[in-house]
Amino acid sequence: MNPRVRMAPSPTGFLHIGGVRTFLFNWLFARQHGGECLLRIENTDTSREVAESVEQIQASLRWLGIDWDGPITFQLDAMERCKVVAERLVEEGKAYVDDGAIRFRMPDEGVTAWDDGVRGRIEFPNEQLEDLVLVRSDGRSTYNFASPFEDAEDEITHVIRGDDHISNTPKQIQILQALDAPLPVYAHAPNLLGDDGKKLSKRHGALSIEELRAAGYVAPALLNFLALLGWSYDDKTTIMSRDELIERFSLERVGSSPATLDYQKLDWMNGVYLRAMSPEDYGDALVTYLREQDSEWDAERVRQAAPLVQEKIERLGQFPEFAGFFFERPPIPGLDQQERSIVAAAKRALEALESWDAPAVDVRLRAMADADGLKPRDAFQPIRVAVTGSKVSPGLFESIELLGRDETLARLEAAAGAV
RNA sequence: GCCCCCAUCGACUAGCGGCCCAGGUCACGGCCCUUUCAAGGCCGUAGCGCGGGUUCGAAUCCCGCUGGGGGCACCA
Repeated sequence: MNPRVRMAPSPTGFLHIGGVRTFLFNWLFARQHGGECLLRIENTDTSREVAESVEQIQASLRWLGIDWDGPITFQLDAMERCKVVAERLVEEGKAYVDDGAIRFRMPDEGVTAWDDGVRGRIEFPNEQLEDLVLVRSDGRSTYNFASPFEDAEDEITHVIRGDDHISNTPKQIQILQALDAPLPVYAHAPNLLGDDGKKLSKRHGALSIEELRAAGYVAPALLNFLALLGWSYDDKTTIMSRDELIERFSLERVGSSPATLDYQKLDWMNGVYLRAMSPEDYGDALVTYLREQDSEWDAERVRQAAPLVQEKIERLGQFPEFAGFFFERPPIPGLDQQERSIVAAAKRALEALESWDAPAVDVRLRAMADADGLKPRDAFQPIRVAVTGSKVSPGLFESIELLGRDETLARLEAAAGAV
C-alpha cells in the first residue's frame, strides 16, 4: 500500500519556516515511497482566516519545489458531512447535545496509546481527556473533529506533524475509533524553536518563506537546511540535493528534541549552493531575484557582474550593497593627502593603458605601486575605495575592467581631486 | 495546577552497552594563501544537566531530580 500524507496549513497568514519544515518531512516521505501528498487547508476557524493566505501558501510551496497531489481541499467543505456523522454519533450515544453544540463523550478510564512513528509508544490517561466539541452551536465543525474525520475520509496513512499536536492525538484516536475508522500512523516531529527557546510561530520570530526568498536564499539550500533540522542522514553528510533528500529521508531518523534555527549556518549553506551554480545559472538567478525586488538595473550588466561576486556573497540580497557601484556611481570618498596622490598616480597609469582588461590593469597598477615603493595592499586600497566606494569589493582589476575606461578614470579623478 | 514531550560542544547533530578520554557541519580562534572581502587549505577551543541504580563495562538501559518545551477552548 502506498502511503498517503497530507500537509494541513491553516490560512491564518503566510507560510513560515517552521511549518514548511513539517511539510517537507511529509513531502519527502510521500515522494520517497511513491505515495501521495495532499494539501488541505484547515479553515474551520473562519474568524482567523486571512485573505490571500491560501494563495501565498501555494506560491511559497511552489517556489520551494514542494508539490502536492490532487486538488487543494478546504476543511470547511467537509462541514456538512461532519455534522451528519456527529449526529449519528449522538444517536449511537457516543456524543451528546450540549447547549446546541455536539460534544463527544470521552472515556474516563483506561489509557489511549499509540506507537508514534518517531517517538515510540505514547500513552495518555483517559481521565485527562475532556468531552470535546465536535460541532459548534453554529453548525461548523471544530478542528479536532474535522481533522481526523478528513484523515479517515482521505485514507491518510501517516500523519506527520509537529509535536505540539501530541496532546491532540489521543482525542483524535478516540474519535476515529468511534467512527470505526482505521488509525493512521502518527509521527510527531520536534518543533522548531526561536532564539529564546520558545516555539517558533507566525507571531513569534518565524520568518515567512516570502521573507527568506526576498533576502536572497535559494530554494534548494532552504530545503537542505530545513531537512537537517530534526533529521539527519548519518554522522557526516550535510549537503544533499532535493533528490538525495527524497532518496534518503526516513521517519526513523527523525529526532525527538526541538531544534533552534541557526541563520549563520543557513547563510553558509546558501553560499555553498550559490557557489555551486554554473556562471550562467548564477547570472540568471541574480537577474530573476533583482527583478522580483523591483530593481531596474540592466540585466546584461548584472550577468557580467555575476562572476565577480559569485564567490563572495552568500545571499543574493547582498548583491546591491556589494556590487551596486557597477550601476550607480558611489559618493566621492574623503581620502587623505597620500591616498589622493596614489589615486592620481593610478589614474595617470591607467590613462595610458592600451588594452582595457583585468590582466593589463593588474600589471600596470603593480608597476605603479612598485615604482612608488608601495606594497600592493597599501597601493590598491585607496584605488579600490575611489573606484568602488568601499573597502570591501569584488576583485579590483576585474571590477575596473567591467566598469570601463571612462567611468573608472572619472571616478579616480573625482577622488583624487576631492578635498 | 494537571497531562504529555524533550535533554550530547554556543547552534544543528552522529552515537541505539565495549569501536567514544565522544565523530561531522556551522559559528568562534590561530596559521597559510592573498589587491579588500570571500573562497580554499591546515590546526585548534568547546559538549554527554545532576543524583542514584543495572552491568565486568553507560553518553547509550532503569528510577528520581532539575531544566526546557508543548497542551489542557464552541483556536488550529
